Amino acid sequence: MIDRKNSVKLACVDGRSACPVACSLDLLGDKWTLLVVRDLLLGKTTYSEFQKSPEGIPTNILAERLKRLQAAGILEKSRYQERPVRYAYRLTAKGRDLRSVLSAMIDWGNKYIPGTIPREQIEAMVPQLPENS
Amino acid sequence: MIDRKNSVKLACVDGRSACPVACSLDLLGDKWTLLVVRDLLLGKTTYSEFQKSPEGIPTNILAERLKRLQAAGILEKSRYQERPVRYAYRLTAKGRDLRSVLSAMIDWGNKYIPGTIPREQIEAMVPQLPENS
DNA sequence: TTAGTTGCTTGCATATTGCAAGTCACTTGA
DNA sequence: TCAAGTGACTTGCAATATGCAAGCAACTAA
Repeated sequence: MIDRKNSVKLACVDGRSACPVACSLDLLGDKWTLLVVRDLLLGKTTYSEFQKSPEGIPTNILAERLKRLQAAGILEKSRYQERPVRYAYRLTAKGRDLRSVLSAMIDWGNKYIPGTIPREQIEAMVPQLPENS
Repeated sequence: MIDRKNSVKLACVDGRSACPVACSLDLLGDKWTLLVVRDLLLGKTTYSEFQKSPEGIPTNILAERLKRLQAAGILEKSRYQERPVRYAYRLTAKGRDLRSVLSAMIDWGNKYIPGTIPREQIEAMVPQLPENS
């Protein structure tokens, strides 16, 4: 007996379809996940820095998102200090490559949502983003 | 008596902050909205066509999203036929400009989510997308 | 010794999703 | 003419996710 479901779509583990947009949204499609990625791209690395962002992410959601992003290989968690223990979160290459998505959102937001802070001002805050890599 | 709240941030009506990413996510940050935009970019125009997409969007959510996107000026609704009434949804310039966001997601998905259908195959389905405008 | 910081977890109310079914105005086929 | 669709939704309700407040453990600094 052949399992049709498995033979028809193996793509995008547990995704809704094999569409790269749908699969990306399965992971990133909510109000908070990409904001965490944004903060990481801006050079923030600690839990408390993410909390301090102006959007005010609830702490339970932040904790859950960090776990999910780590499980998805988008970021890595490391202790950067024992006594007292302190953790740093950093993007992997997979996470850094989301920059193009965020970049497109910045341009779209700047063009169509009045009052959003312009890309140049954002780039001025970034450690070493401007270069294309 | 001065209202500090209003004087400090007028940006991004009702948004969580003035960040273009946060403001974009206020509108687009969920699992379904960008899939509807994707379908529109692929040339789909009717309610039932959106429903037929492989992700299987629930009808109540589809109806709600279409209203929100229309209210946000991302798409326009028009009757293309009286008796029986039939509606067509089409992207505005604002909506079409989301192509760059979707495009970045396609590239990211293709690169990091195995089994997602490749951009060339998607472009082959599109009416007149390939050109840069 | 007391207060403060970091990185969380827990509880609970509210909001959003997802599924199924129903509705209304038609059209099409028998 | 009458039953069975079809397109575009709406409604009800259970399941899941979000948002807020509080709590907590392990430290540090005063």
